[in-house]
Amino acid sequence: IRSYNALLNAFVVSNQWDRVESFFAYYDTVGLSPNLQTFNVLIKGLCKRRQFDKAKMLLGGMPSHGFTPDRFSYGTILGGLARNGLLLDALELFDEMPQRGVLPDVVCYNILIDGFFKKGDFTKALMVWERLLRGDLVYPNIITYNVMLNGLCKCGKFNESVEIWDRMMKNGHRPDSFTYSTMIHGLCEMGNVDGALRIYSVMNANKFVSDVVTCNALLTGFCRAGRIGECFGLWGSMESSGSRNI
RNA sequence: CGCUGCUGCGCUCGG
Repeated sequence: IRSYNALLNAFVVSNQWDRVESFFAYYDTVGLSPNLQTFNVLIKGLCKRRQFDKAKMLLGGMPSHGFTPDRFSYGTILGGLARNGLLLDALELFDEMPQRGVLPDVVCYNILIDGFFKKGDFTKALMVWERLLRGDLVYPNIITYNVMLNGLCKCGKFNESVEIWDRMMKNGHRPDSFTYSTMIHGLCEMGNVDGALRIYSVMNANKFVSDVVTCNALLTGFCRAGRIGECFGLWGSMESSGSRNI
């Protein structure tokens, strides 16, 4: 069943809807019963096609097949709604989850926070963040912090992003490569190339390899700031460290 | 560890 699900998922990922349909029908042909994960893959397929009502109906029909929708089922739909800017629908579903017997986990919070930021709704993003902090069952993880830092930087909220960074460190979350590149890019976009360079040196001090992502962010930052000399300096160091991708 | 949901830069091509 795992192998079948993996292949079904591959068809979903590559938007081969005709094959999704025929391959799912094939489960029955060979006498294989779909499991919870199969349903979650199908839900993802409907979301990718923006058929959210069908996705919700499939989710609602799962109990009749003997399955209870789980965090993945809800997270998939929330993610699909959020990706398409339907954040109020996502929030509504999020709020219904407890009554439906599934408590939102940190991934669900991350999806909503990220979605509201990407829609430019800074206020609602913070509202969900506050709800997360207020709760006693779910706690921010490193991805939550990355999402917050990214959103705050894109809104130009430098001071707030520093607060979040400090909170992250205080709670024992180590920055990962996403954290660093998010901050470097965010600071560059705010015109704070020197701040970005400080993060860059912290990153190197923590033995993170400066990869193509961070270097690209810095290169464009230097260029936009008119600091062409440093641009070429970094470019040269990328060659010597072998991180220059073609 | 093995099938399913969340985060970062740039480039290319489409709308």
